[in-house]
Amino acid sequence: MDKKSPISIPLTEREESVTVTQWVYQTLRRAVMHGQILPGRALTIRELAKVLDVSPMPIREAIRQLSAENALEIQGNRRVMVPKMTAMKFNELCEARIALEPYAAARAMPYLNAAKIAELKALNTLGDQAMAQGNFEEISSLNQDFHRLLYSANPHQVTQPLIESLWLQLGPFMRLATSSLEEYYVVDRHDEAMQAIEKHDAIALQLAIKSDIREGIAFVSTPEALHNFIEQSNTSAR
Amino acid sequence: MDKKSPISIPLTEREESVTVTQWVYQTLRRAVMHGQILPGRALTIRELAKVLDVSPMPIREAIRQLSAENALEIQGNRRVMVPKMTAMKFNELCEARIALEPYAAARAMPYLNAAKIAELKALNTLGDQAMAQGNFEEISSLNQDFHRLLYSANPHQVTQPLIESLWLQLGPFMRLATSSLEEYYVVDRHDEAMQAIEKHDAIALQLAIKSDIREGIAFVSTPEALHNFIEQSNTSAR
DNA sequence: ATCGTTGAATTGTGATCACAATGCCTGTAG
DNA sequence: CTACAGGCATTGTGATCACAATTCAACGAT
Repeated sequence: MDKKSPISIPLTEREESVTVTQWVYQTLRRAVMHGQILPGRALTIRELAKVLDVSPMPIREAIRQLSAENALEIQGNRRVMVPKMTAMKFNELCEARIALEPYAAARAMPYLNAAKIAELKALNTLGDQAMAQGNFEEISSLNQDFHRLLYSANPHQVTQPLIESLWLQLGPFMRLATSSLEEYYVVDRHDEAMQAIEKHDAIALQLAIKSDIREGIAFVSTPEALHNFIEQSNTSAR
Repeated sequence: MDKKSPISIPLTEREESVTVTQWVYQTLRRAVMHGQILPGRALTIRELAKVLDVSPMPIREAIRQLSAENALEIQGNRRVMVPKMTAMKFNELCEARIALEPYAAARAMPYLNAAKIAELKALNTLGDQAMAQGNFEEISSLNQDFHRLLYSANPHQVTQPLIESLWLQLGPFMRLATSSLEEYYVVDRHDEAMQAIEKHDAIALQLAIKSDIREGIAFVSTPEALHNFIEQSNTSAR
């Protein structure tokens, strides 16, 4: 019956008081971010409804929201899929992160009180532990939490949704690319960022974030490596 | 029957081949951007369905998409509204524009061939005409078209949706603020931008865009003026 | 063997309905 | 006159259904 490659999405228990649509949205978002839905794989509402065991309605709403965040792509011919990556697009996404995130960090710095700094340090420590254990899933997740917590310290911040959109577009490809590496060196400029924060040095903080982002994608730094990863991540969706 | 202030949304003919949901989305988006739905006004799906004369279903989808773009805000208590503006948020939105748009312009410059430049010049000329006639609606619209055309010249660009989201959040407030001014001086740094483009001077282009944005919001530059406009735009939604 | 065509199955779209939760209004007690 | 409680109307949510458009595969012609 299924001609297409099967899709398996990790399901979590749905808490009461969470609407079905919200649960579907979170589930699909996580699946996309973790690269569990292959780029280019055609998705249908009814198929997802069966996999998640809900009616088509919440799926429709979640898909529309995810496509508004550029996590999914609605092609003209009523086909929905995770967008495929290209070398140029990858480059643009990384540069956009570098344009936005250091700025967001600097804007958040005035709001970083002792409590927030303690939280950041705690996340940082957890990250170090995960790195010692070589738990890449955890490292990546904690790294995102660190950045999110930092930027969101600014209560008037408006860039977080934009940044999340960029992460969502880079996520699937990063997962697919790193999963093919037996081992990759994880850079951690968070200590550098923490020092800049404690000195109230906005410029140093921006530099630390910028370095963190740049070095986090260094494993695909050469055009050939990038090309290979893209080739691989796209053909695997065949 | 209607205790709330009436909402009137300009309707356009729906072309065939455009889905109802798309038409509703465009209609609501335009209404929000033009400040025709007052910030803070509670919206209900069924009310909008009656106003637009469609079933509640397309409204639901359009609302979800617009709230994903931060054009609408879904409060916990199942209430949807255009977000209210605050002085801090306005500041953040403007600074985010300044962080993103000059970058997007510089990234687009390599792709600006003679044809694109001609298009930009044409838009610029139309803008000058509108300015001579004092047609502020047209000026504002053409100004957006100019920026959009410039950034979108980059075929791999990923920032346009993010920028559109920022415009969408600033739009309603800018309309309400300028509508209360009898006359406001419209700055136009587009000529400066065109010269930078023709010289292939990325730095100059970034500066021109930056100035264009900063001076476009200069009429609320003083904290007191900003405060007054916000006061006014929010109380009018009472 | 390859390409174009046709028909059946599948798909997105939009309408309608049922239900539980929320908000609103009224009536009553203090 | 104020505050609270009760009941009623309204709302978002999610399921189901009908239909037109599209896809896909089998079939036939060249």
